[in-house]
Amino acid sequence: MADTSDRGPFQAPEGTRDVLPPESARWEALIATFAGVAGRAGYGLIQGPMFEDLRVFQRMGEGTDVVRKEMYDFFDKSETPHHLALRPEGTAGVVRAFIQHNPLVPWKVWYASPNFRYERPQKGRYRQHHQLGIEAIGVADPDLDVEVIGLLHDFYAEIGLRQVELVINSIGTPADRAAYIEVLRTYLRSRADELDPDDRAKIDDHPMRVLDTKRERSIPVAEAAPKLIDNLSPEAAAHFERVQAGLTALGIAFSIDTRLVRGLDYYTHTAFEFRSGALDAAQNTIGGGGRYDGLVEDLGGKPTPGIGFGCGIERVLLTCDAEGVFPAPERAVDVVVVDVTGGDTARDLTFELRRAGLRADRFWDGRSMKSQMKQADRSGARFAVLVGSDELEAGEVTLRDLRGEAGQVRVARAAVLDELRRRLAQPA
RNA sequence: GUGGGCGUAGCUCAGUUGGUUAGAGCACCAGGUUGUGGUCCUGGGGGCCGGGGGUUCGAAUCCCCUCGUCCACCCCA
Repeated sequence: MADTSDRGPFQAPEGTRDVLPPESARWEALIATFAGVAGRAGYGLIQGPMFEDLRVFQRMGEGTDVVRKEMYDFFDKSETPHHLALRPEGTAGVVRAFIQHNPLVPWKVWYASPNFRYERPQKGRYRQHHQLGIEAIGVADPDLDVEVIGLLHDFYAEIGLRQVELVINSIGTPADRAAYIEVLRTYLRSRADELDPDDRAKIDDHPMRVLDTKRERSIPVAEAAPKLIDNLSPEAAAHFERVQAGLTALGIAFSIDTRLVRGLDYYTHTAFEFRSGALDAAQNTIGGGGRYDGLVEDLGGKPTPGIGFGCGIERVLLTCDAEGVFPAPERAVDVVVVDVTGGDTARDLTFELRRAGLRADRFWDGRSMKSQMKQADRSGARFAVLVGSDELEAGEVTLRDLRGEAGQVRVARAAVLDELRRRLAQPA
């Protein structure tokens, strides 16, 4: 067991980081924006456990790296220990909750929560990363696919991102998918010696992953592979047509990429991904999802369709930086109380103002007026209420405008709230 | 898991061919006569030079190990 004494002070574990003020104000704003988009569409917040029975996540696909080598799994301390794992993605736990509580459908929820994957961190990729997401369970209607994709699209638009591209594909019904995998596997085996060895190794477990390979050598083979989209059942083809028509009707541009298969095994029908042109290609996916009509059943529920997406907060904020949009909002109080008479007024007046709905702060440790004024300036507050011995004796305070040209005036202590309200109602 | 770059103050970084008590800017604190910020001046606090071991009279500097970090591969948000 490694001792911390050889590492100096404790620090956040590898691949994790602290999000502190003022940066965290940006997180608050981003989540609030997302909550607004989802809430206006009738989605409610779901707060679930950050860990689940390992088997909940194994349904994502035994062949995926997320399950095979990136899971933070552990045993708890019970007499018959439970094999648990930290949530590596959002969908499986939501589906588990759906099955457990059996809510009325359509069940539409959103979340903002951390995911955990044991992998080497790099740009835009963390061991603890955070996703915004929605899941809509119980409806097979392709117009729901359009809604879900449209909400993510509108979210990106609302935060100001411009260089966002939507790519879609259809993976068909579970039966289409199963049949296609056999066709694909046969094809890939016939050209196995032309594939990069890393891709060749996927033929047995995970043949669809060869399609979106980035390895030069394999790309011609992947491009020439039989396309699932050409072999869809009439039902799946109609579904996909309806989705495309819906996106077009809403004015949402998209392209079809027949090699788009998402990382997790449970997707059926519509798969989609939003990519940013402002990020390097290595990590340019800023959100993605798809339909998972077999997953509820896989997890022990009744056959129930579902669709959702996940959108990485860290990566979206990187994209915002790259595009120069969505700055951290200013976080300043309206008024600060500068008290050099011992602190009674600072203590009492800040609470009086806060209870009246104003944003108010004060300073500590009986600092000098000069020091408190410096802090007042730094705080960004628009007004300062000054209390010295003169004001205290007269039952007044000095109200000073820190930003405009208005200067300062003496007002009765009892009138300061009304006076502040009056002035705050006017633009700075 | 593999490969490469980088670790000096809260932040950004200097630190000569190894040579005294390790520096700057910004930030922070206190003063600049006795009640007022944003400019200026003066002063101040703050560093296991990532950690351990080695070479040397002497190591921030050279060597080894280790930890961390960043980036790439893999994979993904």
